Order: sequence, then structure tokens, then C-alpha cells
Amino acid sequence: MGTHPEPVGKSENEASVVEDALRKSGFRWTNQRALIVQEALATHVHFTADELLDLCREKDPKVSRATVYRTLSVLEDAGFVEGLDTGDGGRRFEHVLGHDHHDHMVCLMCEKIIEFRDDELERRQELAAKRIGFSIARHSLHLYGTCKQCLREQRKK
Amino acid sequence: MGTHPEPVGKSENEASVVEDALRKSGFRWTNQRALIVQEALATHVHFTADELLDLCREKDPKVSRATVYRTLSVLEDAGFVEGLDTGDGGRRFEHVLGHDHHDHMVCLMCEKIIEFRDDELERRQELAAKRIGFSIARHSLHLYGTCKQCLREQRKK
DNA sequence: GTAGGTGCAAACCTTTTGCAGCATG
DNA sequence: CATGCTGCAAAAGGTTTGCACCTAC
Repeated sequence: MGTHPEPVGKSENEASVVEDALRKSGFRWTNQRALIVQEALATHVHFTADELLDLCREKDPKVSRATVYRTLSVLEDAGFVEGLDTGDGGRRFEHVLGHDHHDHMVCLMCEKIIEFRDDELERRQELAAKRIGFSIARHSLHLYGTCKQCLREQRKK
Repeated sequence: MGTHPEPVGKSENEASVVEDALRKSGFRWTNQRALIVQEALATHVHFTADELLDLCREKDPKVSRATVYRTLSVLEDAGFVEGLDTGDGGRRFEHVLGHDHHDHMVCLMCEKIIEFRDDELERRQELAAKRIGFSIARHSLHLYGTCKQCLREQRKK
């Protein structure tokens, strides 16, 4: 796997950040992990485990579902990937590398996920936690509702 | 079912609020629903569907799992119960009646769930949504981390 | 050489569904 | 007495696991 069949640009560097970190934690760097990390970093949408599996299988049809799940779990523990509940029992993931932290609005009509960020929100969360001696490792803020477009279409009827 | 073997107090009144609302929406009020609602309202913890099933079966061993799920779904739609993702793919519920809205801190070590509320947080969420034309139906804010006690025990080691 | 990782298939867990019988309104 | 609800069991997702083989270190 020493040569790259195509230029991968930014996510190539990011992948090596992941590689270094995992190696440092005593994990092995396998072809499958490289592929899974590459695909996860290259995607700019919130993907399900199964969608990631499909992406990987385009490049290597014999990657197994179990490996994708196992790798996602390692990546999540290492903080490179964040799992988010879609509110209907499902789970989606996003990579965190190079992204700023943000929260999510989930449209219940079209399932679109909108990212947003508000520093004051972040600050007040820290404050609320500090007040009761709770130490935040991560947080998830999801607003469920209806997006602009869906609201508009709803009104037409 | 006309007489009560034990005083149930507050949750009895709350149950009738639910009953009225469901009847008004065209649902039937069955023994199973009464039982499920009673147990859901009486519990002061965040319960899983299965835990609620167990509670119900203590009173009536033949309640089916399907009925609990179907009733929880009705209650959630009607706004009497709120489902919350535990971050690990699981779901827990809490009843909303008589509770003020609040958010949650989840201790990743002892699994304790701490409720908190911050009005400013609520306001800023509304604001952020308004800014992009998103209409919030509900939201969930979970802070994952370590609670005071677990932090203390950790330091001991 | 030896952990650790992989693929496969089966197991698991939670939730949903089809259907026949039952109870509510 | 008609329709909606229930129980059962089976199906459906999504995720995890046991095991034999493989491969990175």
C-alpha cells in the first residue's frame, strides 16, 4: 500500500494524525483501518456505520461489517469520530478532525442535519457543570424540529 | 379496577390528565394503558422500555412488550413522555407531567443521570434556531463526563 | 513467533409488525 | 357490534461476538 493510486490531499495528512495516535496507543495500523479512516475523513456528511461500510467496499469489496464497527469504536474512543443519535434510535457519525465543535439541528420532516455553533451556549454548559462539580468529557445538543424549507412547504398546503 | 388497593396520591391525578387527553384524541382507555401510565408516572428514574415492562408485570404478568412499546409511542406523541438517547445507542424515557423541562448530565463512570436547568441556555437555543428559520419541536442537551463523586474516587487512586 | 486484527456467520438486543381474538365506546 | 387494542410470535434493524485464520510488529 506504499503508493497512492490517486491524490488524496488534506485527508491524507489527517489520516496520518490518526495513524500516529493509534500506534502510540498500541493499536496496529492495518490496511482496513487505513481505508476506513480515509473514507470516514473524506466524507463530509454524517454517515451511518453501514454507509461507511459501503464506501469502503467500493475500494475493497471484502471489508467486513464487523471491522467497520470495531474501527469506529476505536476511533470514537480516541476522539476522532463522534457518534450522534438521530432521535429515532438510529446513530450517525462524523469525524471531528479539522472540524470545529458544533451542535446539530435535526429536521424531523426531511431528516436534514444542520450544524451550528454558539459560544455562549458552550460557556453556559461549562458553567452549569462547574456549579455542581461535574467534569464534561463531551456533550451533545440536538434541536429537533422543522427546517426553513419544510416549514415553507408545509404552509403551501 | 374501580377501587384502589393502595393510595396512589399525586400520580392518580396525573394519570387522569393523561386519560382525558388520550380520550379526547380518540384513543381508548384500556386497563393496560392505565397500568402503563400509572407505572410510568410513579417512577422517578429514567426507565427503559423493558424496565417499564417489568414494573407493569409485577402488577399484571401478562402485559405484553408490544403493548408497552405501543403505549410509550402514543404517550411520546402526546407529549407526556420524553425519550432520551443515552449516547450508547440505548433509549430511556421520563415522564414530563409535573416536571419542568430540564437537561441531563450523564456520568460515564457510574451511569448516574443528573438533571439540570439553565434558562439562558434555553433562550440561546431558541435564538440560534430563529436565526436560521428553524422551528424547534424539542431538544436534547446531554453533557457526558464524570460526576463529582466519581471524580473524587478517581483521585483517591 | 505472537499478539492483535480480520472475516464470516451466528447471536443479540431492542423495536416493530401481522394476525387472530378480545374489550371498549 | 364495529373498531381499536392486545398478546403472541415472528421479523426486522442494527450491533456485537466466537472462532479460525491471517498479518503487523
